[in-house]
Amino acid sequence: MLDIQLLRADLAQVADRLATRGIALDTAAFAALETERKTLQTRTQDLQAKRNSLSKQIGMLKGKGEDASAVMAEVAGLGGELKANEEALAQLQERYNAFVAVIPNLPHASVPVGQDEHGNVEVLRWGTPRVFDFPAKDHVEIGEKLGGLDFETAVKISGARFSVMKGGIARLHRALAQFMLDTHTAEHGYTEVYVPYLVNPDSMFGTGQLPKFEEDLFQVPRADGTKLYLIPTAEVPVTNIVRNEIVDLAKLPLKFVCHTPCFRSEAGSYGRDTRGMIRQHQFDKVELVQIVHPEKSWQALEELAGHAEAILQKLELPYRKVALCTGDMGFSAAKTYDLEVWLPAQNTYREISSCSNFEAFQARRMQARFRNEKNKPELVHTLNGSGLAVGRTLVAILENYQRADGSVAIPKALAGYMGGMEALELPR
RNA sequence: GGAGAAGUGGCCGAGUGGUCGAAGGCACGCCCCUGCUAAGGGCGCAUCUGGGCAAAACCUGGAUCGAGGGUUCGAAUCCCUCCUUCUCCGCCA
Repeated sequence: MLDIQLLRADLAQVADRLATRGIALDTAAFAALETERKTLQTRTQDLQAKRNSLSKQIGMLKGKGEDASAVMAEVAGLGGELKANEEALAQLQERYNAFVAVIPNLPHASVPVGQDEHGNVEVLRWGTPRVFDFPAKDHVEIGEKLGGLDFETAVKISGARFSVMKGGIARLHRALAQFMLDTHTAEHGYTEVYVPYLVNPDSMFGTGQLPKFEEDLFQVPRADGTKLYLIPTAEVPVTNIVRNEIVDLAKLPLKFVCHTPCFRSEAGSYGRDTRGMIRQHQFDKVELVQIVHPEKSWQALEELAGHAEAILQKLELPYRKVALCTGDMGFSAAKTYDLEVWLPAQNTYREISSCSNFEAFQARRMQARFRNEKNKPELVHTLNGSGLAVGRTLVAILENYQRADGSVAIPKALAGYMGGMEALELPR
């Protein structure tokens, strides 16, 4: 959520910056809401003040054993008008909140301006895509020949956009998650956490998935009429650890790493990436989350992206780092770097990690604060990034490490996680 | 699932209809005293938010005692619903 004071004080500038995201802020509507709010709120609070002081008088008179009936008659006359004003104000607040809740974050000054993914700016490339002396196959063909990827069975069990893994590929998938967790905890200073995969609406609001993106989420209705949501990313439960909390200054930064499945309905993506494991309803991801002092968040973003990059480098997977442009960034982000891994079969780089600084946008929705140097509560800054998406990392390894005979070499960094196995071999 | 108890500031904890946004303690901050390792004294110290006001200082309001409703001129206090925690019983990986 944006700072309401900023909207009131500098509406035109906010609108300009949102325009770079392709968002047309209805400034007239906001100004109208604001005017209405001002008069209603002032009127209501005046009435409340009057009622409060008269009621206090009644208390004093009764305390002294004197007659209070005259004052009581006076305050009784306020009732109807006060109630009407309070109700009108509550309704207005609801409209006001609904208006503000769907305004995305403002892009940081360093974010390239652009309309869509074509405006993204490559920051760096690492590694050299391998040149194959045989026709490179895609991960679906590789995995099926190895007997380890089975999409038909997944369709039978659940439907499209699910996968079944077996044998060495299932183990490689598990090994990747373990490897990532171990690296981030041992080398990058993150604390491993385990969290719920079903969360309540307040948590989804806190990180910005609600109210605007409900159609992207899987819902679990409950008998009492409430519902839970399957997490689309560990960002949601992990960041919400600090919702409604005031963290000690000395505890910052909080750095969490968490391996979870992620569930996305992928509404509106029919026909995109239908083949293979690239776009699934369920996939595993190791997520990095940082809760930091506001003055440290931009440095933290660079570090966090570096932590994700370290995984790709250890696995020796060529990748590039891209700064998303204003038009391509997610709702809550002030700035986002995508890491894109080289996929030989697609002959292109594909997103494998997304690292963002949300500044106080999520913290304000969550009321996540710390006690600052003056001992006053102040909003924290939140960041997160994939470190990495496990399924897509598996795809990258299958494709980049494939050999002419259909087997797949195991990256050296994973040796300790694969029981000494050096390659996934074809079944005889 | 059944029975009972409870949720108050950063923490502990008092407060069953009226000068209560809330005693007291701990922690924290500033100051004083003392020179000797530990204490004594004073002051301050919840959050969000409106208006005067464009901003600072300042002034003046409103809301908040788990959440939401209700009763009342007035609710931390009474009533209802929900949530959470604890104890006992049942069930269970």
